[in-house]
Amino acid sequence: MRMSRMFSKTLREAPNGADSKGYEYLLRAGYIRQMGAGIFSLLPLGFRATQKIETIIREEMDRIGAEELLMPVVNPADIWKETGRYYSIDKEMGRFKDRNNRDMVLAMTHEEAVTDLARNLIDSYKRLPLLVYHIQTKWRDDPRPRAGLIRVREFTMLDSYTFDKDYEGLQKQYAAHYKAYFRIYSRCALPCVAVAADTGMMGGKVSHEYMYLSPIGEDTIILCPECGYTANRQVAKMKKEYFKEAEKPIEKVETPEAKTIEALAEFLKIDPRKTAKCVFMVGTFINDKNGEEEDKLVVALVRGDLEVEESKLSNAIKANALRPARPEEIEAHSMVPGFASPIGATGDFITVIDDTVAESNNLVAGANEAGYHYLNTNFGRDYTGLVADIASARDGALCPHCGKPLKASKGVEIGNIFQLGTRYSEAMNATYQDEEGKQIPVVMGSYGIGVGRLLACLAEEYNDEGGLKLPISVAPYQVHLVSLVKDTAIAESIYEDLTKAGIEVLYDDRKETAGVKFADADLIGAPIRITLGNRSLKEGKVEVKLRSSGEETSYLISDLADEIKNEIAKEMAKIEANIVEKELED
RNA sequence: CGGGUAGUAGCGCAGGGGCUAGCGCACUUGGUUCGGGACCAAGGGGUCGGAGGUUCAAAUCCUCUCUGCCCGACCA
Repeated sequence: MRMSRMFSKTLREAPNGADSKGYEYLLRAGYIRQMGAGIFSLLPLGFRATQKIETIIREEMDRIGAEELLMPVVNPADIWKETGRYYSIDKEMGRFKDRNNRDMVLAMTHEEAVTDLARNLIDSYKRLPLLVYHIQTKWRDDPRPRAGLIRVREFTMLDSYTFDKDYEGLQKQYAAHYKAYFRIYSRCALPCVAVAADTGMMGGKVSHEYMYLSPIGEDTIILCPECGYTANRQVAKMKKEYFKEAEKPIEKVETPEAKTIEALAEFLKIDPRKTAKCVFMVGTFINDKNGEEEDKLVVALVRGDLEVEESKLSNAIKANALRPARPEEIEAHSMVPGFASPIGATGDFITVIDDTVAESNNLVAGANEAGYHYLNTNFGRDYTGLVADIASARDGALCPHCGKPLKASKGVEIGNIFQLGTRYSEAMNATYQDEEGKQIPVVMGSYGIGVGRLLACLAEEYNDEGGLKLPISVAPYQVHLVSLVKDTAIAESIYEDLTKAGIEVLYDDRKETAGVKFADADLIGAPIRITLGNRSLKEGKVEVKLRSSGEETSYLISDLADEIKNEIAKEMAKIEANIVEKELED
């Protein structure tokens, strides 16, 4: 490609709002342009990069025996009503009516669409297992798009779906994806970890997320440096200690102004771990069948030194949404914020108790009277409720497997795999006939990778003061040819030779000064830069510089195509030498 | 949806009731330069986000509204 003809322009200054380096350079180098909040165009450079990522994805999906298809972005709402997600998903789903006033949705994922196909196509156990995928546009009306391509509303996603006759089959396909995803990311040279994850709106049981660890990430990952345990904080477990002792009689004490656990522990001169912290939320429960909503107060109890993990709480009570409760909602149940506990509360509400509280004795809890707490409260005797793990694992908490301290790290979710089971096949009646002639729901899995987000993470990982330096497997062009001599004939013939040899060349044929051309080459970041200048031309040579290492050599123009092919092969070999082959452990 | 912040040329910004709305970069033309974002000269480009109002006079003050960004809620 000639730069003089390229539908793109580099920017000297970062547009306002480009807060991370990766985003700034994608904009400045002319890979992407923003159109609205969370809506971006991929300019030719960005498009070429994502096409390369998609090619890698296709090759790896093919390796595990997948077939590519293409499902529509626009779905009739009917199938989403069948699974209930038409009701349980709120404003995040794009909805409209067609000319005949029928409800339509913009698919944010394709479980419904693919299950609709499956129930028609799958009849017998003999047709299973199956594995299909597509790479397609999604619209998710995220409440807060941010950080460029990291969190957008319209994006391209690889999503694949598996169909099996049983969980054993699903396990195999899941394990194949687990491994294939590591190959995909490592072929893009993006470092990542797989973590145990929440299933969220997808439903299902087992799920892993692939995380690019970076401070720009929004998820918090809990890792054990000792034994390798990794999980999203939303589901991360930790080793908990209980304080078991003989139950003592409950006793009301005056605790003026002790509205927080810290103040309370200070006032009573006790360890915060001897207290029960009461957190109030309001859960929204949506009826899958008709979309009716119901709000209920949720009282969550954790030991004083711990925090409530909202995802765990939400999962424990199967709420569709959870928000902090307002004081009047708490008071309506005869509880006093700051001095609250379920003891003596009135009305209909849900109590969820972390096992640290349920399994410990004689904890201090609120007396529901301003200025008073109870000593020696005990679960079972003084109050009851649902016992679940709802406490948040944090940096320094103990590993559930080996007991060593855990580390917390920020991460960007670049992929997610789910064992759905029969959540969708049952709802949509996608069954197969088994050997005995019985109709059995198909066991499903679903798997996804955000292509644009992957590019954004790569831009974040691979940059320096000069701009981007994407790995050769995903860089839009392999070679950037910079000509500094007036006579264009030699550069033109080099460009032609390299292109004919199958090399992807971005040729700077503009009438610009050397500084401008070098700066743009650095910004765009092709892995190999060829400089045609008077210095080495005297000897019939050009200079070759690697963007990643800065390493420089020179080659005779007569040998150039072969030498460059060799350089490309070397760069590719570096990536291939580091392909991650990681098996799923259970 | 709450809190904050900002919309003035393609990008970055200044101007905050008064004559033709500026600056840097980018762009056009001519010339000189020519291996790390050159120089000189001459140019082109704006309904000051939108609507309504106040005023002799509005980019500037007021009201409403739209949009972007940041924090939170939220999120595969």
